[in-house]
Amino acid sequence: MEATQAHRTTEVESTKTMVERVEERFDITPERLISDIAYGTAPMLAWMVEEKGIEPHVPVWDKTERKDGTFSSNDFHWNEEGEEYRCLNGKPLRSEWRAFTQQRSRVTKANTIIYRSSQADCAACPLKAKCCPNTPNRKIVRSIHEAARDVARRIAKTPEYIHSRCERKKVEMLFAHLKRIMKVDRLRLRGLTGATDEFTLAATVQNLRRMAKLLPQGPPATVRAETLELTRKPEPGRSVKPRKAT
DNA sequence: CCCGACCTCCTGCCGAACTA
DNA sequence: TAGTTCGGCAGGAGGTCGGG
Repeated sequence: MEATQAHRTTEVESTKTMVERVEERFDITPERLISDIAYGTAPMLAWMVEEKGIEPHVPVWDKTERKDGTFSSNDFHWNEEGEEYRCLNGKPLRSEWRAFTQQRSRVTKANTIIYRSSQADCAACPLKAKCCPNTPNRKIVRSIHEAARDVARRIAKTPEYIHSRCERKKVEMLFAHLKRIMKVDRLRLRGLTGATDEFTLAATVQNLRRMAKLLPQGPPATVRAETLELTRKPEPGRSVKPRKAT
């Protein structure tokens, strides 16, 4: 468990901390990681797939689908060997149309590579109105982590992914239980260290509770009754009578 | 429950850079 | 010098999350 500020990017980053800490302390690396779409960003997926070899059972943060009836970038075919897209009319979208005298990396500040069709190809194309009605040519911005996004897209179509979604619910229920039943919806201790301490204690209690459930038999009834009275707060103005455990 | 803040991805625009 | 490509950026879409 890792406490962070209520800030999404920080929360997502803390996953790396937790995975690496477990790796370091127990020499265990997860085979797959199940989470919501907040973790489906390109850099996070790249970290899972390329750096850690973890299967991302995560929905991809993807907005390639167009709603105005024009072709989405999914309609373009990616040619890995040629490092180019091909449009539905068979024309290429390249990142390098010119041989620059000074070599360029082609990677933008946003860690993307821009692929464009030729203006001349588009001008003569019968599909232009369905492809790039508002611009002289078509542009596709491809993340440098697109390969990792493709891995997540492939996994999202498998039955294993559906199974993972169900398993995720079980984990989420523990947090829901912490918040609702154990009333850990607000922290008493201030600061990140306070939050860490409070959560560690809450998680310990929750684990002990689950361990107790796994015991074949509960402790003797008399002990349980005494424990009950020790932990019970007397109501004001009422005497507490010992109660028999059932 | 609704609203605003914040985040990522994507599109379209525009000036800079480059070539013929 | 004109035409084309390149890269950055603003802003929209759509999602999550916290606070009132």
